Amino acid sequence: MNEQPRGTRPGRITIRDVAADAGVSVAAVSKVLRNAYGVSPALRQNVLTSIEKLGYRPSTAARGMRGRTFTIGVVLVEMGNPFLPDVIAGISDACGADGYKVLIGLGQAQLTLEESLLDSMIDHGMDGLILVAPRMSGETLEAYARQTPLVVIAHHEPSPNAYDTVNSDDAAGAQMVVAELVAAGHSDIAMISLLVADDNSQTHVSVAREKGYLKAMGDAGLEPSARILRMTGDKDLRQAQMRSFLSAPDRPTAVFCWSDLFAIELIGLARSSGMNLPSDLSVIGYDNSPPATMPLIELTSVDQNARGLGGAAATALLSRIAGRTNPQRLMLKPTLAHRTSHGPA
Amino acid sequence: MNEQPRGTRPGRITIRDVAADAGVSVAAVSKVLRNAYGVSPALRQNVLTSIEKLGYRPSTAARGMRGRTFTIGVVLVEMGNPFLPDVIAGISDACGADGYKVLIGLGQAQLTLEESLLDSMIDHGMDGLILVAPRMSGETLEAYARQTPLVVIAHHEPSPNAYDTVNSDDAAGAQMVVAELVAAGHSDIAMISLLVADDNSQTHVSVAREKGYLKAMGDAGLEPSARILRMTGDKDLRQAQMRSFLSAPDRPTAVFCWSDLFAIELIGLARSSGMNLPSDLSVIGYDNSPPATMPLIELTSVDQNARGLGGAAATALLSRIAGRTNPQRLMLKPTLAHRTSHGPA
DNA sequence: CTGAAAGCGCTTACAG
DNA sequence: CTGAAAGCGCTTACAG
Repeated sequence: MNEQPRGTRPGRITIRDVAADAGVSVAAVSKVLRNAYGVSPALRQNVLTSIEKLGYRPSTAARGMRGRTFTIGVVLVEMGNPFLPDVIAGISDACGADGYKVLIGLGQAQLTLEESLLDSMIDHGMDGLILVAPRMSGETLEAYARQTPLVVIAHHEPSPNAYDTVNSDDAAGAQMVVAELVAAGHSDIAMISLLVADDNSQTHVSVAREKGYLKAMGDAGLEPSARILRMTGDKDLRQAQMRSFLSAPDRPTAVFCWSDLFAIELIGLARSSGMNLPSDLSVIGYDNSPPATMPLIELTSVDQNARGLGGAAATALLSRIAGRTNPQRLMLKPTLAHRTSHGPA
Repeated sequence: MNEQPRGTRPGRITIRDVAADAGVSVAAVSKVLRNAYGVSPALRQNVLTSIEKLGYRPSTAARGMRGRTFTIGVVLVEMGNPFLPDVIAGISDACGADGYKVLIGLGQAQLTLEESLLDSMIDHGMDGLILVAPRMSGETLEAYARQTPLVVIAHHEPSPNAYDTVNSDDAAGAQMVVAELVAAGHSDIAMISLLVADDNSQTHVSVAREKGYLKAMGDAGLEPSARILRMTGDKDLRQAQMRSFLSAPDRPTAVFCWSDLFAIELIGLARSSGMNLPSDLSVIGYDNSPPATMPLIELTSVDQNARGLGGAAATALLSRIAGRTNPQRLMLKPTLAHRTSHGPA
């Protein structure tokens, strides 16, 4: 539907212009650009001056055809999660230091779109990819990893082959929460988790948190009262589930929510139904996201060090781009941010 | 620090492989790929079959060198704003229909990074760019617009030359809010806005909302009591400002907040200081973002139709890529989402 | 240390 | 309708 030719803009300064201006060969300019071997300081200075003077910027497309693009792609499933900005910031910081640029693709919660995005990024010649909480299968991930350096964040694949995983130690985070509540005198502690429907649910962070919760409850001798309520991603349905949970006769004295989002919702519903928090109910969340610090919320929450996750993933990816092939499974320790949403039993 | 050559992966299927498999020329394959003129249905079918069979995908980098990349770049200043996901969704939908992919860059609130991102996207050969709430000057925008098709969302540039602007009618939104509050019997209505420090503050959406507020107050004969409090972006400082606003003797009966984020914070602070809402204070926000619907918040808020903004911007960009050069200034009508955060005076 | 030449995978006039 | 050839702007062996 659009016929006007575009291609390289007419005015674009190319490596040839720089070479001509500096009175050297195109190859020499390329070497200076890449900090490659065998250029005299004089020539280098010459070229640098011309680059500056002409405002030259290499075409990523052209570079991508033979060398690298100095760009890495980050694929997000959705943008709503408040911990994503910090992950991205961590990635950007670590990449920027090496001259890499970060471009983001959004999966929009559609598996096909997510995969077509990966294809597209590979087609763009990106030097490597970081996926955050992907939903695809382990085989699909392996297949992509054979095509490009790949690192996955927030996805507990037990034994990746051709790619790396970077996770917060979600089980440890859950254990910290239970320990905190037990220390405060609670013995009836429930967990509200996420109902994950797809086939790869076992790799979801919520499952790792559930395991940590169960382990900690067992360790504290509270196994009999341990219970996990998996609630839906649909907001309206979920609020109905929460209301009935709150009004049930066997309501616990404390709740560990797999995410801040759920925890904040629960707090709102509890208060609006006349409950007094934290005296009637202690709530602890996960993510230590900005809304956790809101007045009237003041949510105690596990901080998974989102920035650290991003940084570690970027570092891993860069080393993979540099040639490493053995898979790494990185695990960062979470911490607990104490606020006033929980109290003594 | 990394020496391993990469370039095009060894296994990559190229247009040449497809041509060989289909028994036609490379040029023929290229034409089929682009739906270009002059290919017989038979040849086309042949080529399509081979493409399918070999799993061929054209290299964006190579295409970018001569034609287009079928990729558009979206630059966001930050990711925190809850209305961004819908904007992106709107863009993606509109672009996807035309076979375009969307790649996102994040400015991280640094002007230089923002501009280097634009450079990088242009270097990537992206066919066009959409900027959301950029902070750069009008001249800088014009300069970029000379290099690539450009559309700007949520930025009130009075007379763009080489690019298009797509905005919600922020003044109208503010007027709707005031009208709603006046109808409910309020006459002492303050506005809490954002303190914008940089040189291009006049183009910020908050300023357009302020103008609408002042206009509506004047129209209602409430000019004497109109007042705008511009609060800082720094969270802690802002909360202090809000507290003193709430405890001041001349506290109004209703507040219009320039964003949901501010409104929700204000509600939390008001409640935690013992006020009863909405009887003690009516609050209306702007963005109609997900948190506005939270229990205990139930914030009445202006919906700027984020998805529509994204869609309109994408459509504009596509028509620009197709050759249009006259500037467009699009303005979408907002609507008011009624909830219970405001009541009679 | 320096440069000429081939080639990356496409698209685009241009012939046939 | 079809294809051979040039060229997009780089990088990479390879000579000199």
